[in-house]
Amino acid sequence: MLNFKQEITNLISDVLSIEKDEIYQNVSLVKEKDKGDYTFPCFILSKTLKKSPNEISKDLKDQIKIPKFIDKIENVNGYLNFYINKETLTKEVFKEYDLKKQDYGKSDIGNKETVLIEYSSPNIAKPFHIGHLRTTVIGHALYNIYKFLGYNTIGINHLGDYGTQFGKLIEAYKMWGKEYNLKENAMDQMVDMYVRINKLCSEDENVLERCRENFRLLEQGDKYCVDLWNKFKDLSMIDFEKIYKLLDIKFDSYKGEASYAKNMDEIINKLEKNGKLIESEGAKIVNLEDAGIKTPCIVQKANGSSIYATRDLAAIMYRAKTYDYDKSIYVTGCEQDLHFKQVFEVAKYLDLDEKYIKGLIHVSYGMYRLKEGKMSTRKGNFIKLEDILNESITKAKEIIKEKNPNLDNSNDVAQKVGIGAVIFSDLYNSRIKDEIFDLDEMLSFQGETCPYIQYMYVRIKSIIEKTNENVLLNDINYSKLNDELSYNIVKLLYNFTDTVIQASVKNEPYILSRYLIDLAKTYSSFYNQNKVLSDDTEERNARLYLINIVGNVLKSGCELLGISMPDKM
RNA sequence: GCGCUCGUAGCUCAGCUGGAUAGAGCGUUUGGCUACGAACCAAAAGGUCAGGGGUUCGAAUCCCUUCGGGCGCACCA
Repeated sequence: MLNFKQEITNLISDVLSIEKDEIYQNVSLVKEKDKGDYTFPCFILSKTLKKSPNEISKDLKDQIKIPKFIDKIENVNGYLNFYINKETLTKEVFKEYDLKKQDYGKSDIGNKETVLIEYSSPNIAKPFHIGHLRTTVIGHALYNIYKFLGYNTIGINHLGDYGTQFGKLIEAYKMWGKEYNLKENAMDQMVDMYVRINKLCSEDENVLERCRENFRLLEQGDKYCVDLWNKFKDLSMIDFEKIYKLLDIKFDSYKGEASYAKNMDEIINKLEKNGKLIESEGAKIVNLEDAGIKTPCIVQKANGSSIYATRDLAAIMYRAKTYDYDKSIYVTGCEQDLHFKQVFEVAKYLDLDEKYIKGLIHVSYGMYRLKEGKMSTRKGNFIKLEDILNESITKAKEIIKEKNPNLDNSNDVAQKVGIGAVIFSDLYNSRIKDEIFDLDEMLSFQGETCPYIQYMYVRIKSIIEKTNENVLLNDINYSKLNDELSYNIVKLLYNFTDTVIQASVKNEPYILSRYLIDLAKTYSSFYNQNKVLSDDTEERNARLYLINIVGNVLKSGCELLGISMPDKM
């Protein structure tokens, strides 16, 4: 497709002697109505050219030779506004769609660079609660987005299958194992044990010490501990897979923390060799004050066992060697900001190529909070994600029963609508903000929600189904789409790829979510004022072609967010 | 105490590396189903962008500061 921003940059560059890059950076989309499509603010030039912005803009306007793809150029108070020829823009979009069809919007900008995305990473023997929703859906969306842009994307579920928590669980099992029957509701039973042992630990330091010792034994390969650990792991995975099936998520790797523990010595040796390792209170630490981080990073505990940071460092080394990654993205909550700052800093002393250090990115997000306060597995205060998803599906079923009782596959549709609503509500705001968990809002099906987008899609489908016509590109009379409502849609369609790229640059899926709402809304306005199946054949063909692209973009956009699109609802 | 982060309409949030009159949804009020699906559309009301300084042609956006919320600060992850 023609890159209009670039073309306009070229036009200005022909008559203005400043760097092309600088011009390009300042050319931007016009927000206001009726002021054109692109604008170049001339204020920045005022000083160097010693003229008022208004004069500069006027001069530029007079000098620029207007090409075919521009209708007119206007000077408004120092803004040089460009009006793109509508038919040209529409033609560009339609041609592109004709070429790529379902792949409309896809790009190879990623150049097959390898991007690792570590996300979801639930802890074994802990329930998958709504706190895990964000990492799971943000990570999954980023995975799809990078793939769409031509990156070689690898999704890693860095299972939390190690650490003192297992020492605790083992201790609990030793003490009360006979009271529990792990053959039924294993997860609930394990959680109960976990809550119970944590309570005891906080009351009795000796118990906590025994838990740490259990973990040390586990790490050393003690048979009793290892067997038990495997049992807990297997039982947990059954629970997790249920969720991943509902969300339709698959990972390329499930390599968890445990598998990195054995590489602790390698990390210790490298850090030692590079003179970064210090002994402090029996533990081995790296001082990071030079890097402006006041808290040192512990890489080996006083009792000799590994710690979170050690395993993350080992994972970095493993992934550099195994995947030769260009970017390695960690999607976790913001409470781990310090941890990743430390780990990324320490990673500099592992003799890795600089590329691998530069590629480390922590994508963090704000917390879910309950109205009553913080969630905590240890205190048994949490909401299971599975319950939320099922509740949403149930609600979708009820609405379908009311609005479309004769719908085929209503269970399947209810699942798509219900789960889509939950995913979308989590991907609709910028990551960093805390969210107060509000079930009504999460399960809202009206306004800026996923069901709204799905509804628009379904209506498009249903119009297209009514006609058996296969409209060809050559049959399009572009002048039939010159009205404002049609043109607004076309402009959005033109910006689809750019939007996905922006979402990837910032690692913010909400940029795409809001774009999809925007497109759906713009379509809905159009739909309410224009009859698609018009009696005028040319108008009808042009509109059919247009809405077909809209449907396609809504669908692939939703799929990028990890949401399935129903054909009817 | 120190560090990070957030504060925009009654509520939930957009506002891109500073750019034109600060925008949506929900809620409230009003109007619209004999056009292709009303899970929709159209319209109204609603803002001292937490407060105060500064930088400049221009600040919700950058800097400083105060206040308020969240998170973190060595053997949890």
